[in-house]
Amino acid sequence: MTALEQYISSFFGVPDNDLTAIANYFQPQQLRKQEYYLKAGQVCDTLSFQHSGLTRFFVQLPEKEVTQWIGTPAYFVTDLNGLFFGKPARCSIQALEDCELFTIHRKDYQQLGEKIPSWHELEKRFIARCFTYMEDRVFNLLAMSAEQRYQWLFGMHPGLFNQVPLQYLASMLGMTPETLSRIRKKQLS
Amino acid sequence: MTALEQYISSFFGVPDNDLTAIANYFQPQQLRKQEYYLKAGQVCDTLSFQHSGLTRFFVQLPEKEVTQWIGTPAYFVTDLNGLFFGKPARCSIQALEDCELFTIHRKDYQQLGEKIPSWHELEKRFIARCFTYMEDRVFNLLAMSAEQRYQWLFGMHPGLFNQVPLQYLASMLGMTPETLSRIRKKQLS
DNA sequence: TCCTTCTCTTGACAAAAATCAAGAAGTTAT
DNA sequence: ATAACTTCTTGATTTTTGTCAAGAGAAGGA
Repeated sequence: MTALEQYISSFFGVPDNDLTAIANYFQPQQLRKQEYYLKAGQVCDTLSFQHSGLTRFFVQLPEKEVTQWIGTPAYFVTDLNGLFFGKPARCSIQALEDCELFTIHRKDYQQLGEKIPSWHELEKRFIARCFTYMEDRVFNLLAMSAEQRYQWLFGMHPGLFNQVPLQYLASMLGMTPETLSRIRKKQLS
Repeated sequence: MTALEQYISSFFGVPDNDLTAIANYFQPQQLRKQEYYLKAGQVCDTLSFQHSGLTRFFVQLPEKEVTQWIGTPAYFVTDLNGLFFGKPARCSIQALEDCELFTIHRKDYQQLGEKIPSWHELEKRFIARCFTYMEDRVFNLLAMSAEQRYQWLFGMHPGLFNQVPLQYLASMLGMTPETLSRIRKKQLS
């Protein structure tokens, strides 16, 4: 079983035949550090699984830059607004380190749904999962203090804090780098 | 064309045959003011379109209560964590006023996907839409001040502020009722 | 290797928002 | 209609978080 097949099956039960067929639609793609997967304003017409490396989803505002999300292995990389609704992206997606992806283009993507019925179900569950994750984030931002949000992320992905510049994680947590730095200092004691 | 068919078709292009067939799977449901659609801890096994009235999605914490979302006509009502993943709900869903819904139960729901292929696509786009909405909310909470978040919601749904107790909207916007009250006072001048 | 650049930390201060408390206004039930 | 509740507003104060500025440390390029 290939790495991609493992990703797909690790999320949801899919018949083995379909698994191979689905995986065959995806092509390997390299992304060098600093390279863009997507630039703000473009319409995203690809969907990828991230195999290795890290990506950063961020929005450039006049006054500041907001990191929305750090993409880690075994997750989707795409902009749903582009892929589904043909809208230009607000956020850019850039490689924080060299990345290996498995990518499918929109035209193949539509065939996938027609030829392999289980793909629809798979994808639906995948998106639903993304939605519930976002729901959690909204809840955290509504209900938790900066310190509690830090503890939540650190509890889920302690490794991220060694791999990703802290300023990006601070932004993703809705606080300034200074505040994150102070919270981390406090955690030591 | 029934009201439900109109809701469905207003979102996405679906063949007319399928539209009627899909709509037939849904049953009308009444919800009295204060009545619960779902209580925290239950596993949600229904999906509804909201036809009239308002619903409130909220989480009860030991110290406080957090309103996650106000459900308005023409939107989904459900807990995806329950419907897709069989997990108990963190949030309760309660009618703020008398509501009319169109509801489908999980068992019929699975048939729907098997018998009417376009439903999968429709639903996928619907969930994707919910996801991008949540993405916007996360972005707003990360990037905007309390005042900007108020203006955003007021710009989208000015009517809500006359229908929903302000304390719930304040919570949904990630601020206290006092802060919302002061922001609204400031907007008058 | 040295120099530049980027990242993180720290302190002093400012701003935003939360908390506490009281009272006004509006609803609901009897 | 009145009493009991709930909701909203306002002021005073505290807490949290952001801003500005400086410097230490680490990473990367010539």
